[in-house]
Amino acid sequence: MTHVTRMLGRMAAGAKKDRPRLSRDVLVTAAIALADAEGLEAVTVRRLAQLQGVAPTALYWHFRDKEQLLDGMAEHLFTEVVLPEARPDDWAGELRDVLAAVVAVVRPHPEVARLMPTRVLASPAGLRLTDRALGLLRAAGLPAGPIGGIGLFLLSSSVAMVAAEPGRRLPKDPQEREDAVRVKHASFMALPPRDFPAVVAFADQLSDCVDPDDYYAFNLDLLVTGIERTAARLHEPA
Amino acid sequence: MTHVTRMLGRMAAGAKKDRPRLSRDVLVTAAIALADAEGLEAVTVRRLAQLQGVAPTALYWHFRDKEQLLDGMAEHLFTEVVLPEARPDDWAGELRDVLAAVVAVVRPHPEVARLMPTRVLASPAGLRLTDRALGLLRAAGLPAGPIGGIGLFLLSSSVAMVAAEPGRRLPKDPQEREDAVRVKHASFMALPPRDFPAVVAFADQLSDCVDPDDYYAFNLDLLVTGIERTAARLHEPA
DNA sequence: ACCTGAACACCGTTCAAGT
DNA sequence: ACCTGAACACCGTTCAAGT
Repeated sequence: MTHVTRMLGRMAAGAKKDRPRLSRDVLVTAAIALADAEGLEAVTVRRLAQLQGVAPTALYWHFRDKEQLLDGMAEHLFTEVVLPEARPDDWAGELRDVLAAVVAVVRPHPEVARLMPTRVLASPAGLRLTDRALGLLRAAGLPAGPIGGIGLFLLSSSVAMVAAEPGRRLPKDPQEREDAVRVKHASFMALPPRDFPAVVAFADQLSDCVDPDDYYAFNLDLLVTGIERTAARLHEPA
Repeated sequence: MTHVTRMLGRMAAGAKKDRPRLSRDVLVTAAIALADAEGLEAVTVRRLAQLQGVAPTALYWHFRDKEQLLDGMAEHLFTEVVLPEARPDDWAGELRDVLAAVVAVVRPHPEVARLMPTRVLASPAGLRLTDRALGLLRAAGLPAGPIGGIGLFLLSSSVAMVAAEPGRRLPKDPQEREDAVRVKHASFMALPPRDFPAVVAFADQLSDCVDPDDYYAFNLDLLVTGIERTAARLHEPA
């Protein structure tokens, strides 16, 4: 933890005067790094201030309250999503690109992902993504009524996919990680196969993500295919 | 807030001796009610103790720490899901029933929903749901490799659907709610239509859930249809 | 404009002690 | 077995004051 502090902070030994000026962005970035390293609950006003070599109350010049700091963390990741180029006559492919772009940015930050499903509409960056998604759903020919809710769900579930990735939050040290996975695996294998046949059968997949790329590819396809099929059914009704 | 306290607690005026004995279940239920009424951040060890007319440290007889209390809240909702009966020769319909059963239980508790995507595998009740879902995916004929990750995602995104419902966390008082919705709607309409054409077009749907039942029905169909189509493609390849 | 210092109410948790 | 009381380290936030 001292070791982590040294990596995240910037005050090795009393370099107190020449502190690079504070800013919203510096604080948000540091908060995300802190969440990545030690989890969301380690992100406290006082801890963050200490890492910047500043009084806790200094943060309140840049944020109205802690909630706004958390909003800023979510917004920052939404901002970093690079929107794919348009694909005329292939709304499904483009939609997949949009969701994949979101996943690509969020994947390295599974802890921050937990903040995002409820904040899609809370920033211009999130709205930009929402707008793109809704436009594509309209292009798909879906009925106008449910489009808003569907678009919101697509973005939310894409980030939820990251938060729910099996094996997220396991120790990153390979040694410790292996041990933790084994313990988890054993706990599944200890279940009565009579009551949990499938959990026992797929214990390895639930203990850790066997192939993360496959996990994301398959589930993104699932979402896009669902939209595609629903749209297709509108044109060739039962 | 005093008013809420009176409803959630059980000490109107000094009824101190005849306090119905504490238990894990009583505490978990009270915690869920508190989250429903005032949000997840209102759920503190001390607040909960006060509502039960008990010393804060009393909770530590029943829970190792606060994390375990939160685990208990998520577990409690998973426990309340009533599994649908089997549908031989209709795995898709049965899968939809399972996910719908989860949604039905979680819908009244959107705040608690935020705890659940990361806790699907953390309790027997969650594992029971997972087992059922995985069994159905196997019945669908999906390749074994990604089934674990898909099942986990289906359950996670079902509860994420609740957490992301547009208009969640709005005041329940109809008067206040209407005001809040109007403000939200206006903020969307104030966006430049050049940059946010779709958000402007669907502003009403994003401000509040026009028809919650439709929201859930459509998005659940989306998930199930996605699985169905993917499975079908395996039998009639390109 | 940007930050400090003191102060306040509240938080999770421990541990020894009571019944 | 179940709960209290005292104590500790930490938390978010306010406000007046400094530069």
